[in-house]
Amino acid sequence: MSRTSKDQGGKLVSAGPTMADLATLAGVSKITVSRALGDSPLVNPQTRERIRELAQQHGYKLNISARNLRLRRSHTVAVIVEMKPSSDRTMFDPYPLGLLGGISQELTAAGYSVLLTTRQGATAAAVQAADGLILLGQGVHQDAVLRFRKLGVPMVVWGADLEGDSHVVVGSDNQLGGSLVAEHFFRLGRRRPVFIGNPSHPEVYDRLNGFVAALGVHGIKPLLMRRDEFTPDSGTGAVLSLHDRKVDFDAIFACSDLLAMGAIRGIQEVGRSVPGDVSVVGYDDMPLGASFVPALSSVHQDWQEGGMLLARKVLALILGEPVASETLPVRLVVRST
Amino acid sequence: MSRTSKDQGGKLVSAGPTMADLATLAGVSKITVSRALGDSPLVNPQTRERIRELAQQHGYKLNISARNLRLRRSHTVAVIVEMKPSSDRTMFDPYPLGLLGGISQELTAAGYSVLLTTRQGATAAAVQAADGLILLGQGVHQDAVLRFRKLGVPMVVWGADLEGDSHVVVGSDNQLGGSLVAEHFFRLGRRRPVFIGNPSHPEVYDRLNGFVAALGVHGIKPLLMRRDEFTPDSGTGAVLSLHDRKVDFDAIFACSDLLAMGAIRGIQEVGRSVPGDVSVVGYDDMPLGASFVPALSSVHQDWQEGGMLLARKVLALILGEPVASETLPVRLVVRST
DNA sequence: CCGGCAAATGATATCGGTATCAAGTTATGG
DNA sequence: CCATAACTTGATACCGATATCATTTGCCGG
Repeated sequence: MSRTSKDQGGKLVSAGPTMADLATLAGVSKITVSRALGDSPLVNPQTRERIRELAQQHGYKLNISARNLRLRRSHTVAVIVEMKPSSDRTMFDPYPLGLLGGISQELTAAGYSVLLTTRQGATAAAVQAADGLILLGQGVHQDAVLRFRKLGVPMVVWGADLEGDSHVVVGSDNQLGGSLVAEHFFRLGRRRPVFIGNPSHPEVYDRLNGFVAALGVHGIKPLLMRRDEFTPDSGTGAVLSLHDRKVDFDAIFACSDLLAMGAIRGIQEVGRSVPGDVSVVGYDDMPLGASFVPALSSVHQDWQEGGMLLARKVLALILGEPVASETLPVRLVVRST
Repeated sequence: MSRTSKDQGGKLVSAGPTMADLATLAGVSKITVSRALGDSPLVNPQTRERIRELAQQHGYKLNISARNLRLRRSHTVAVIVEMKPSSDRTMFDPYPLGLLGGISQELTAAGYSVLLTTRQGATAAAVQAADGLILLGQGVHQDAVLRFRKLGVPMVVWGADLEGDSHVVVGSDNQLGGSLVAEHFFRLGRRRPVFIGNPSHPEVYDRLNGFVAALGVHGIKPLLMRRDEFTPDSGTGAVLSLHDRKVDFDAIFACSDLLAMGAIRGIQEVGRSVPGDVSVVGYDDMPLGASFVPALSSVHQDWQEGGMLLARKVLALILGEPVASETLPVRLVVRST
């Protein structure tokens, strides 16, 4: 019996054929159809071909819901993004899209779907039914991590790998990034460096940490200029504030490119030059930075690769394989600043 | 009978309770549970409450696949994004994320899921099973539109509303954007304006169109500087090229902020000033533009709002309601350039 | 000529919900 | 006191796929 009712003309109404329909057409049982389309070795190759062609001709489409119900899994990974424009992470940040691209590519290739949600929307039933979870951004004090871990679903987090974390974390090597910049400054002869950023973000904290540690080797102690926002204005403000307080500095490591560009503007405003008087290095290597005047030096991370790694880790977790946290290398791109 | 097998200790193994389990616990039939959780007016309010509490206590989770199978729909909208980094549309563009945020917010609120895919991945079964489709970017010569329309699923496209389009298009009013800039230039006394961009993108074409038309009213004919890439370098190159050819110009309308910033750099390189000698206006109003020196004037579009509108339109289409294309207003943000 | 094994196919149950229609209960009113 | 309506609840079937176990067929050696 076919569920695709037929009208007087005999044409299909509304829905496409099911396996049962194909079975009737091919003169076999529906389980054989299932096997044929699923590449099971249990069917005769000729039968398989015949059924394949029929499926093609009649535009057969697998009903995912039925399959998932039977198999008791969703073949879906939910990606939870912080998309609300906020002061510290605007939604124009380049990073989510790069990550999403990598994630999407890898999951789709593995036959999984990407379910995109915001943190607010993550209570939806569909999210809870996901086979796995990718969390982009740990949230302040890990609040997001703690909240979603409770779902009891395999989860991988993008961010900094804090000690004692029981979940899998993928992120770029922020500590390395910080130390690369430190070495760079030292090599340039800079001895009074400043760090601008908000270390209450774990990732920023690591950058600061690597920066401080690498400078410490040379007996240098950088100044921390705490700034909550990641905007250019915030960077400008930081520099102006330093200038007002007559702080002596010759290098700035800003934990985002936007901050860095703002800082450069501030430096120029107070009559100093980049890179003549002050060296500046940003973070993220936004495309715009390369075209900035002067061309911005920055720490580069490969978002796409990060996304792919995230995806591979969840898939492994879903399959029950052992999975460890991992950090991706970063590299310092030296341009004019 | 419950599918949730129990181990010797009597605790639940692996899976959560089903409606049948709750039914047993509550001493009712499972259809009553279904009604209670679904807010059906057919159940006694007291019964509803009792079942609700049980569901809460036992951590009941609706099985989406089962529901969707029975209801013959997926409660899912696929969003197809061009995420491959390409020369003309880098994946660092602000627009997809803004749109995605709006889409996600609106769809989630309506109980729908957002299935994110790239164009390449859109052949996946899950995408084909979606109740609706949102296409971000029409593609060159509408190729993406034509390809996905064949799926026969309700579809809404973000882009320019070309005449004769049979599908629903949502986009911002590019024509208006162009004319706003034209009027702005005219008011400033600029009489030799240049347009920089690639008009083979429908959206850019409209901007150019509005620009030319509004200038035409004043008897002014702008110069078209065709540039395929949307990068700052491309903008700089455009200006240098104009200068080399000794073209006389006093205003530039760049069809993206990155182009505009690059153009400003070019203008400064050849020894002219902004806005003294040349006025410049960009498009998209990226956050960075406001902090650029000099602060970039730009045409502002509200991506978030656009995403929400896209979502509302697909939902309406899915419900079979009549839906028309719509363009969102834009506004010119005048800053220093 | 028959037991036995491999290959191919099928019958049936099942995943977890919801629509349909039937049935039981209580309230209302003549 | 009974008929009728309004409220609740339930039994059953079904959505479309797949796992399991059974069955059929063909081929082999002894």
